[in-house]
Amino acid sequence: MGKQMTEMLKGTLEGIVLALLTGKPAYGYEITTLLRARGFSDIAEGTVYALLVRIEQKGLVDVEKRPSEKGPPRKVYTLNAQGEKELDEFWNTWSFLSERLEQLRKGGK
Amino acid sequence: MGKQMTEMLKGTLEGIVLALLTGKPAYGYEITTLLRARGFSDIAEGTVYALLVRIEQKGLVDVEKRPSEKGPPRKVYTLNAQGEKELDEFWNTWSFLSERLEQLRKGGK
DNA sequence: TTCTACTACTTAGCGCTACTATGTACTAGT
DNA sequence: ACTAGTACATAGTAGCGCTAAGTAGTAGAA
Repeated sequence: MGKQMTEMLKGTLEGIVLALLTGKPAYGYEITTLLRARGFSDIAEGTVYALLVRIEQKGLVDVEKRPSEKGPPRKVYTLNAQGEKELDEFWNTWSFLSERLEQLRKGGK
Repeated sequence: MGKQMTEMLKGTLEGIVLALLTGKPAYGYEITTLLRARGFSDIAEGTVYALLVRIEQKGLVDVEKRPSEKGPPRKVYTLNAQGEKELDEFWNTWSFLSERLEQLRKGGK
């Protein structure tokens, strides 16, 4: 992964994962796969698990352990009310930053 | 500054400053002012100066010291060829991230 | 004269987040 | 027995923005 992308993901990766979780609960390994499918092909597994621990401790998700047919039990994460609120704020922050940057890119004002 | 914004600025603030420098050299204090005028009202002075030291050491800018009528001498930063290249890569990285996020926001695929 | 305010730059220490590397554990196929 | 895929966990590292405090120069108010 490029160093630039690594730095840029700080702060956004959490929002990305919360967004992935809206409407459809998922477990860690699955989330890693989803991220890779969306183009974040070099996201490290460890990064995702650490992030999941973090958002669980912040109370943004509910967790349920379910057996898997193919390996160790899965930890399924579901976005809760607080998580949705956090995601809302994330989109606001993102919009702000995104607008300023597009303005800058167009040599704007 | 919100904690979210602080984290999101990691990796992007450098690009923002390089973008501000395209075409028109500027000194630290001035850059801080420009950032604030563009909506980044809570950027800490120390953050900007530290960033400038960094991009100078990376060789992305040329520096010239000029006297000021109103205080200590100014350090004027000019984007050089390597800096322009870095800025190019920054926009590529940004575009990638931005596209994935807009796709996600629209509940897309 | 002293004090305040603005200009202008510097730096040590902190917190947060993504990465590296490694390990554990379970299942299925060869 | 061995390999590969599934699934999770975590100690240590590096990078970046922030906090806080400092230095230094000029000008105007008290």
